[in-house]
Amino acid sequence: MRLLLADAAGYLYRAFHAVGDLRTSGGQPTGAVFGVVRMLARLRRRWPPEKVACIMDARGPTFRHKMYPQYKAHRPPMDPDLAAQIPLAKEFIRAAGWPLLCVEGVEADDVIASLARLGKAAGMEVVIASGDKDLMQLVGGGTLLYDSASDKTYDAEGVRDKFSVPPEAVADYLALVGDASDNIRGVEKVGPKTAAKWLAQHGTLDAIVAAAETFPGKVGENLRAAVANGGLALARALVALREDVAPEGGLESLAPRAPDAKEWRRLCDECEFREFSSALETAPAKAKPQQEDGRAKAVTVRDVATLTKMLEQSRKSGALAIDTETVGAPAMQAEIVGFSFTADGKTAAYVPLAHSESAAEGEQLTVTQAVAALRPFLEDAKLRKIAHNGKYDIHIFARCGARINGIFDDTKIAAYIAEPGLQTSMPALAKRHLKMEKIVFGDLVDKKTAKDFSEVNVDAATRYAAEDAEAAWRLQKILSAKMDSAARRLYETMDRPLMPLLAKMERTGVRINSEELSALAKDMHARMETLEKEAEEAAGHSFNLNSPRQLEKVLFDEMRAQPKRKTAGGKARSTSEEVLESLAADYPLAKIALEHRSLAKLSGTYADALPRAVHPQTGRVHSEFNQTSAATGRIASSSPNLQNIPVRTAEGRRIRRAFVAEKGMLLASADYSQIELRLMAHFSGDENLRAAFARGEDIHRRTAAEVFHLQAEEVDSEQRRAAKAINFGLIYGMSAFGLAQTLHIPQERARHYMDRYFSRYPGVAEYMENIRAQAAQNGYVETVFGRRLPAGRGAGRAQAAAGRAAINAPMQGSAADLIKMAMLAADEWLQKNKMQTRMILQVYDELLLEVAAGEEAEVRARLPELMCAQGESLAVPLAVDVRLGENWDAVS
DNA sequence: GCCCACCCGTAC
DNA sequence: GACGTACGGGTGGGCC
Repeated sequence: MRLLLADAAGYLYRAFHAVGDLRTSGGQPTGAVFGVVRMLARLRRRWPPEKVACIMDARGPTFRHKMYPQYKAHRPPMDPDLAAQIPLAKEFIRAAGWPLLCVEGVEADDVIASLARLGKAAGMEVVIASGDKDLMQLVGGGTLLYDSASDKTYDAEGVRDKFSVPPEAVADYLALVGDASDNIRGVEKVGPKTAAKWLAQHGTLDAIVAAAETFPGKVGENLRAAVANGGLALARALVALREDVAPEGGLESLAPRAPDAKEWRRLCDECEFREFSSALETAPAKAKPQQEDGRAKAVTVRDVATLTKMLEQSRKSGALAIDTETVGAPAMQAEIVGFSFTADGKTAAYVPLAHSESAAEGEQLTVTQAVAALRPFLEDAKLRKIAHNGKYDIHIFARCGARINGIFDDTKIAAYIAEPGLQTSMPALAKRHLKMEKIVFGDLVDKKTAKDFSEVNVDAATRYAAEDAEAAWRLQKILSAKMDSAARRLYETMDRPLMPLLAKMERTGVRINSEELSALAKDMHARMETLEKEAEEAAGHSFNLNSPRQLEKVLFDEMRAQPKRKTAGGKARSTSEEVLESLAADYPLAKIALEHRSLAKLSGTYADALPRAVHPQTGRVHSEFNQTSAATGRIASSSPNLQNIPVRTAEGRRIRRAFVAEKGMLLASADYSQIELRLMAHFSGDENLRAAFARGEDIHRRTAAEVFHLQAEEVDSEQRRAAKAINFGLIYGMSAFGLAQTLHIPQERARHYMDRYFSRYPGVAEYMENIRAQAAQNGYVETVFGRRLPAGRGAGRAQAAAGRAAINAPMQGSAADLIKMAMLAADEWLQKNKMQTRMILQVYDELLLEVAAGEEAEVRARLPELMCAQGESLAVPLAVDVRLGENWDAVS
């Protein structure tokens, strides 16, 4: 049972400003009415209610004005064009059959709060449709806030994400922060951050007031002043919502009546709204929650005949949504326990295969039987497959001897493209688009009930797994509909076909020389022990060199070294490499710690860890490539991460040397040269930079020549190094401060360099400004392929960071797009020519291949061509270096 | 014993 | 505060 409460006053006001100046031919303004009518139509579809009310403000002063005469005093009087629309809006609401409430002496928010309380008490789901943040305090325990403008739904979690405080603390939070639009003062100098921090520490405003004496600094004084003069108490009283002003009749009076179609049409005619005249007819006459009528039936399948019969349905629908259930997380090792599917979205089957005897509650098909039945469907390229994180399922079925052919839609990837920046997990998608509260996996599998999925009883497993298949089926349609043509193109031609290729690369894996790494690790541990003894001697006692916390105390408390700066979290004095480096001359311990750190890193993260990652059956390391975890469209690697194998130091390169080719084969590395700088030249259109790339110049040398007013031949290595730092810095939106830091030069000089750079490359300066503004305006930026990347939105301290991210994102994201296209082209080429060479890793701008004997020359010639060809539409040429060798170090 | 925030460091 | 995007190891504190 759902109670829907629509803040019609808020929507009217918002629509008035958002929709623009709409008028009938007779001059009657209708923009706000239009907005409200559209809201009604959407709400009706989105949250079909059993009980509903639209709430508006009554005229005249409220109890808040009596409490505080200046309440909302800064507000200009209502625009006459808006006032003129209120009666019409009310008529529309009534014609829609929705109860309309105005209560005198209070605000709409108070009425909403009162009704929400009744709904909650009656055990209903309460959906408050409003954009007003004050109403966030009502969320939780089955009450949701839905903001139609952003199409966001806030539960308690969502409120916490937004304000960093739980709903029950929102009123306290608002009292502290104040509200300029209502003319509520709050505490001076207390903003969102401070308020959230205090509430996290003390829990409630009362507790903060009680402890007011202990708050340090100027804000502490301000707090005590606000307590003393009563301003804080007043603010708290003003933001509190009354919950005792529900109209007579309570919930019973809030049943939606049958809409008055005739009156609705008359109003539409009067307002000249053509598109809405049918809105009522298309709406379900008697609304039912979508969950109930739209849901698929879940069935357990335990015999081949039923399984085959259900699978046959996919011949009609042309598609099959599938999901596997397994034990053991890593895809390359996990064992199948069962799978679910739906071929029509109406019935979803779960096929238990390997549940434990006690959990099975009956016969189970064997994996062999079930896969034999399923295989023809998986392998039929004419049948479209749908899954959420299909790469995982590819691995599971591959190990059961079934390949998957044909188009493979992946709802995780679809969401990543259609809704960049939003969560792509199945629970999040199900909630966002299907209003389905997914069964929580952790509730099925926890230490107490079942140690893994095979111990989950089949009934519960069926409900859970069937839900996943059904959700994938429905999400596929919804997300597909959300894509515009650019997104669709990206999805269909880039990210979707890339998924099976990544699966193939993961299955291939990479060979490492474990013996060499283990021997290296042993040497490192020996050296670390020596260093630990030296550290003990230097400190006068033993301590854990691996602990920044302990090192901090020894260096800065006991040895009285001068701290250079705080850590990022502000909780401690930093012992970062940079700090230790600056102390190394005066404190031998700093030097010891530096060497120890470096060895601990190399051994812990790589030399020790990689041999453990070798797959017991294949003898190779199978990293996972995550296609949806980077905000810029990059692919990320994990378990283990093979995209951060050391390369910069000699010691590190010994790790890289252990990455080798299979016997009789070679490794080939092909990397894009300066791809992000080239993209900067493309995006900025800077003629000078573009020309430098067109001429094939050494770009850092060229930059140095421009910045230092030299001929290219006159540039020395130091100048080139500085220019390189500038070039890299630009890609990351670095400031003069940052450049000074990296080059160890005064900020003045760094600023001077940057000024010179921008005067020589004015297009670049212009681009940086444009992209920042564009991001702030739209909330996203785009790659050359039209991929939208969330960027530019950030408040306060995060704002500058958001600007830098916005500068970087188009370049990083476009580079990611280009190499993805190159991977697809390379794979197609290798397949078409039936070559034995295989792609094994992607490291952002580099592809690593394992080259079959006899194919070296072809790879050397064709691969760079094919990679460069992806940039044909750019304003600058791309360049690729390719090297072949025995191990990864040799080709890096 | 498990989980998580924090600090730090590796890659591009 | 000050350089973007990732992943992951170790510590240390909280929780069960």
